[in-house]
Amino acid sequence: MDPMADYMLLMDFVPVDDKRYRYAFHSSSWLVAGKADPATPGRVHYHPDSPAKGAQWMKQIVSFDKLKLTNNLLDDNGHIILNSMHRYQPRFHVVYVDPRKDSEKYAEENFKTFVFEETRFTAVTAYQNHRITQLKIASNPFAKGFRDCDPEDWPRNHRPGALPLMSAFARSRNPVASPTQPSGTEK
Amino acid sequence: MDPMADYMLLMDFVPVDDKRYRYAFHSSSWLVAGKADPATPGRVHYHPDSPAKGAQWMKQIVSFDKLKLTNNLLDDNGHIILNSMHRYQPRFHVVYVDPRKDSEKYAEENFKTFVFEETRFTAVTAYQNHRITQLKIASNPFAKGFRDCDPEDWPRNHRPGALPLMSAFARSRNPVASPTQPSGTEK
DNA sequence: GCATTTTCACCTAGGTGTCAAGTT
DNA sequence: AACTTGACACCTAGGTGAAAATGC
Repeated sequence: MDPMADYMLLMDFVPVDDKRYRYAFHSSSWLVAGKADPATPGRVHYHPDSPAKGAQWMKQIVSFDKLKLTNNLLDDNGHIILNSMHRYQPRFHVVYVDPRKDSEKYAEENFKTFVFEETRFTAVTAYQNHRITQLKIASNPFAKGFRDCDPEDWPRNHRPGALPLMSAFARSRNPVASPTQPSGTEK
Repeated sequence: MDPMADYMLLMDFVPVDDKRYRYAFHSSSWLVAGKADPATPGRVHYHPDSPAKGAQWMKQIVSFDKLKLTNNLLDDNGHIILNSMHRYQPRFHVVYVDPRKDSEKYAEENFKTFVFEETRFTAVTAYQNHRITQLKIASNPFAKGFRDCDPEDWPRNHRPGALPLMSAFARSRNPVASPTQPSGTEK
């Protein structure tokens, strides 16, 4: 980034495919369950600090912890609307705020999109995999009430706050992000 | 404001005089109690939305509810440091962000200061006037635990949230703003 | 039968005045 | 004697998963 230039940072979510899924408990895996439900164009979440200078963005870690998901098609809070039981790819966009008069003309060249495929997930209104539930209980401070053992007893790197991705997708009251591949090791 | 120009909004607090005060309970008034304690230059509080376009500032009410006061001279949180039992005048400044290269040269003409004398107050670490305490208990939602009657029973215009000034000066752990003239009708 | 919503106890985080204890 | 601090109970506000209720 140019420290002196203005940038907007934003995220959006695009469908990974045109399918609807269901979770097979016996095999602990997601199965295709038909064609995707119709969806509206999809909202965009601007990082609340936008626009800001490059220097400001680079000064510290950028967190999208104000981003919230919902399955409510009539949502009035500007949350990102997703379809439950569908797969999504989060995208991260950096937009250069062009100071030139006819900046609209250069819109195509003034942004860059970053996609991290490992962040793909299936939207849910309730966790389908019990190990995810346990992971959240062990790692999310707000779920301490459900812990029955010390979180320090968890395997390495599972300290509270060590899950920026899941935390960033904290539900706005459904749906919530659920890792796409639980890797099928659970009952 | 020019809707397209950038502005910084900030507040600071200047001593009203060079005196130290004490509260006389019997007369319910502030009395001079000597010369002011020495003080460091004094901090400035930038509105966290700064800088922003004139259009943005004018779009809605601007609230300085993140501004906090402290009497801790070693404060490390960027709070405004005040001396307890001293009188202060809050000031509001609007600074035009000059896009010209040698903007420093025009610093003197690029800001405007607003002073509302009715906002003068005496800094305290605890309320000196019992009626102020009762007013806070009746009007501040966080003090509901101390209410012993319905806040609706209070005289007109004393609904919760109807006290933007006092709320804006919510303590960061002392001191707190105390109206300078309780008008001497108590006790 | 499965998915979703609602309600709930239990948390985090932090803003209140009170009161006892400390400081000057 | 006057002022300040710290522990405290009591709030607001809102994020958790569990379980019950509801929907489809």
